Amino acid sequence: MRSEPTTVDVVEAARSLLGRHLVGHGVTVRITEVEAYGGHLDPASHAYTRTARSEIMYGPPWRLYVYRSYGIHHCANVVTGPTEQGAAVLVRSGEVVDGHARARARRGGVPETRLARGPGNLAQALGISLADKGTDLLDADAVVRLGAPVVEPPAISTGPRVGVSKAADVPWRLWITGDPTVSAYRRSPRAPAPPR
DNA sequence: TAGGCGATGACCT
DNA sequence: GGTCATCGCCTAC
Repeated sequence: MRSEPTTVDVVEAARSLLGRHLVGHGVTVRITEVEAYGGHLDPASHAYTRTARSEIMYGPPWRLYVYRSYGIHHCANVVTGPTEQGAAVLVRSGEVVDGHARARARRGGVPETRLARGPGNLAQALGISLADKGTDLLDADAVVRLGAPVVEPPAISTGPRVGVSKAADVPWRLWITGDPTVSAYRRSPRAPAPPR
């Protein structure tokens, strides 16, 4: 299928991130939920229009793209490449596996399953801010980095993406089946009504 | 330079 | 289940 090479790549990358560890400022999470964004071909992606903010998504893969949403929350994305396509994967949720005390201190004593549930909360638990934008996630010395690739892929479910107002019906949200840390699906209030 | 909007989350009813 | 807080970024003028 030559029409959508980017989409296949980024979804495959998203799949490979599930179950993988992500380390941020002394806290380690196991990624349980992600969303794929197809770059300049995807109207829901920040990289759909190429600007100074999204420029980093057009760069080399495995870099961290951080943006602020609603003026409050930070969201962490993994640029998956290939270069010049602007594809990235939003890390939505994770299970804290190390650094609980630090994560809890940042999150303020919420229940265990909510420590890194939702993209804003995950970034907060990991201490990720705009200052971390551009970090090379494969650099073993970086304060934010990815763990080793997953050897045995977990059971994965897919569905429509959360909170996006465009292309909301593309099933590019992926999560580990049955994981309690996966956030609830909520459609964007701005998204058009779903097709029947 | 100003106005509008967003890949959210917490709290209230 | 619904509403609101809050600010950086993009777009239009």
